[in-house]
Amino acid sequence: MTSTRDQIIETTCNLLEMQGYHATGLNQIIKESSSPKGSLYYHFPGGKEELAVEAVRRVGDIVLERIQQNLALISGPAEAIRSFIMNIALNVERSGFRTGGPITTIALETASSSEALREECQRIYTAWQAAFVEKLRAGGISQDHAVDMSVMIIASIEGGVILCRTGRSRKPLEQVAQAIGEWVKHSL
Amino acid sequence: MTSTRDQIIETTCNLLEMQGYHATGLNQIIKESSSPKGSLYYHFPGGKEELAVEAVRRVGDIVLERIQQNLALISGPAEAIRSFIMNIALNVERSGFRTGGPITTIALETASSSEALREECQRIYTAWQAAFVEKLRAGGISQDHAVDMSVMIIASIEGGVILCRTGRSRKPLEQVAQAIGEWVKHSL
DNA sequence: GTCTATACACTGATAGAC
DNA sequence: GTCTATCAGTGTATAGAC
Repeated sequence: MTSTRDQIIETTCNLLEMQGYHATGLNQIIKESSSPKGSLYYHFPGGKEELAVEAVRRVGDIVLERIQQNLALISGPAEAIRSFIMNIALNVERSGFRTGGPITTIALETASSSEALREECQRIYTAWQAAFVEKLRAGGISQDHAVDMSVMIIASIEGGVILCRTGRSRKPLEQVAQAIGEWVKHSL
Repeated sequence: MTSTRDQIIETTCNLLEMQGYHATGLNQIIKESSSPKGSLYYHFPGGKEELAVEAVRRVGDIVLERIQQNLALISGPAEAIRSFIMNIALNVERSGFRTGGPITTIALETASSSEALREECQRIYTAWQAAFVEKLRAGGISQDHAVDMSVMIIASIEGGVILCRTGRSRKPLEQVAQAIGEWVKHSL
């Protein structure tokens, strides 16, 4: 069944987000997902790298949906994006600063060591960017301007997550949320 | 002599920036620094973690000086910061997208697994922030506002580096430089 | 498809000669 | 202070029974 496969992927998603790629061992994955090692290599013949690509793809798609749903809750782009970033801050805090930025660590770790993982991370960042572009365009911003702004938005969120986890505080992301909110509002 | 110790630290700085903490092994460090393992444990009895703390401290201090020097080159805060970020973009590209964000990967990897490394990274982020605050204050911005803005600046740079290395392009950091520059200018 | 046992390289770390 | 040899543990990956 796909259930075993799914459980391995889900466990991998969580461990990769908390620990990163190189700190997460296959032994830990099979232990926490209660799956024997034989099954892992049956479902993912490419081993750790193939499994990680699959995990990154899954968590990336889930987060994309979450972005779209959150941005749809509030009509104005500025307030919608500000509110979305505030939510991230709360979630990072709630996890005890152990999660947040589900693909950030993997992106950095594997950017120059695994082409497959780098490409998958790049694909996801592009998809996330498109979701912000769509929201900004709906607010009347031009395509080119919306693309530039979305890069800035994603960069400041990713960096904000790093500062929150390092400083054990939700404040950096709250400051980012406020700054981005006002900046987008002023650009409308 | 401190020469051996220094060479080990310098090599560790470079490897940590390119590969991260868990992907960098002590064997690689002693090999590339031409230092035997015995010397490593003589100079760093605390092993890998103590060595990494020392390396993070060193690269953090060097980058702090570079920030201060760069910001001093141009009198206006907006243009000075914009120019500084553009320089980072060029350096990331010049390295073949293998370096940039010297402590970013370590900060993420060790935020919830090594208190010593997390505290050192946090100390450095605070020092970098103070450098930007000073520059913004010199431009007439209030203390509170300058602190908030500096968090935003550092977050967007850190995130921008991630997007550049993942996408193998200097463009994200150029977009961040442009956006931050205009944003600071408008805040003056 | 599932599971166990195992191969083999490599990790961080240590002991002790020099 | 410097260097080599080596430890115990763990990493990814594989073979083969069921």
